[in-house]
Amino acid sequence: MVKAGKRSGGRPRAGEERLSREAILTAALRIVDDEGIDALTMRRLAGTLGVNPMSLYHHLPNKAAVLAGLAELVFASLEFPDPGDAVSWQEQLKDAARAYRNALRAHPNLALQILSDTSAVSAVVVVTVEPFYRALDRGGLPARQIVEAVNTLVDFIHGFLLGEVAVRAETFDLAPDLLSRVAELPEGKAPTLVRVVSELGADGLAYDFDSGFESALAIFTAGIAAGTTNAVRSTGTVSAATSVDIANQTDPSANPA
Amino acid sequence: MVKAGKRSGGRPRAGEERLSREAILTAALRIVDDEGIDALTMRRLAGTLGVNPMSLYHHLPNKAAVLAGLAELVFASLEFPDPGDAVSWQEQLKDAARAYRNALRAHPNLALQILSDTSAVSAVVVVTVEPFYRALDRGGLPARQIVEAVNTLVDFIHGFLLGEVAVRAETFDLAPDLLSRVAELPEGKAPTLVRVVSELGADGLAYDFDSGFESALAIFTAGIAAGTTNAVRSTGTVSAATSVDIANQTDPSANPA
DNA sequence: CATCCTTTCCATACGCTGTATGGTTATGTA
DNA sequence: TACATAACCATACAGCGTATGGAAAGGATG
Repeated sequence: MVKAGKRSGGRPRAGEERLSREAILTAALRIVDDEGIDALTMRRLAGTLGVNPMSLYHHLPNKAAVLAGLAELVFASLEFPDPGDAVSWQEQLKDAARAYRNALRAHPNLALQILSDTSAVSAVVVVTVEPFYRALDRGGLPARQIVEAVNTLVDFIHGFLLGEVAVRAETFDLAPDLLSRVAELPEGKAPTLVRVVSELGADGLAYDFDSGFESALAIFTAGIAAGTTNAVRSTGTVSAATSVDIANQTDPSANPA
Repeated sequence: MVKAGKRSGGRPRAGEERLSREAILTAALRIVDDEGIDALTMRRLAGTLGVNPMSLYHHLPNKAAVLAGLAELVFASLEFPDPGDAVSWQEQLKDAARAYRNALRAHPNLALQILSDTSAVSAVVVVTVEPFYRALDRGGLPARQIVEAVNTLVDFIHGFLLGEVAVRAETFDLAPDLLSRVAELPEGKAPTLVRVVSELGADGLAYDFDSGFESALAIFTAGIAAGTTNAVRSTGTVSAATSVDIANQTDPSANPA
């Protein structure tokens, strides 16, 4: 179909290959960072590389592979701080969580894609979270509890990021929206919510993701410490002691499936 | 453009309107439940209703509105169990969490869409989680801590569901995959992970979402209880007491932003 | 009764998507 | 020199969301 006289087509001259998996993924990441995930189309991507859309398919099998490659890039950028045996295991765990959050936050337009692809990405996560395991191991938790605690913490971070990247501003302007919504509630519908909101007021409700994240980490470390009290106590690392009882004190009917 | 003789077109006879917002959303939910979110197209949706695709746009402005409507349906189906003052606030909180998880799990093909739409849905969540507030209020937490704890718990549930709906089976067959992946790790890359995995073995690694969820709830209630010990102690509800110190004992450098 | 407005539905078409197919050409290897 | 392979391009197709505008049935109004 193609006329013989055309210039286009054919393999490029030696040493000037325009495409490679890396080059494509780098360009894709740039598009996503600059213009959002919806701006990433195969035509657009090929365009910024000065290439025909179909050429991309010689380096990546399809668009899903491009997105998976981007997720891979982000996880590769994950760098945990040096453990530093000087700090407590709690602080070590928190640092790991902060690093994990920051890595995914670095490309907010990509975060949703990464989190959605969990089944593919969970494989990567599994071998990425050694620092979490190390911190909890130092904390003296038995293997089973380490796994449970890491899963819980990672799931939380994913959920937190879901909310964080969904809003544009760093400080979500939740307060006015929430106040008006609460004001519209049918009388007596959600009394506790109403009381809490009015007690805090607009200022108290101003939400800051950073402090929200830190509050959550505090709950986690306390909860994990409480659960492991017995194990830790037997090693002598922690002397004070009945937090697990506090948690379960009025809760005799816990029903793990 | 249309020939005069054609039968098609025109308003239907009285009393036999084929379309309505509810009818459309019901059909859409059925498609998503049966065939997945990708099967939901405006043409397909119109097809199952025996109607021209463009007719849908008289009842819903665009496809995004259809998806938002589905999210709305799911949240409307959220039913929390009767608080029941007999159980502890911890169990009350857990029950609320279980109900929330179950509501979103009921339509797994839709969960990702709902969770992705957080900015739109968070508004709904805010007024949906009264039971969470009530439980924590009964636990004696001050307003600020109630908000932080609820945010943390809801974020966790979202992240948990992200993982849960991403895999088909109820029991994720993580073990063999994880084992082979760990076996491929460079020597000494993730020693703690390797040790934990080998300690648990394939049987110990078999992951069950239900028990994973319960483990997480235990960590949460313990962590929240620890954080509120002082407040609760002043009311005399809880007598034993130094868990907050345990959590922070070797952690003097907590740095909330 | 006739007229007009509004609502509901339909037909067509546009620009966009991912990608299947198959052609063209420069290169490494025999 | 011959050939297989790899890298690139042109075309085309089916599908998407939806803009535009026409047709027909009521309800309201004279």
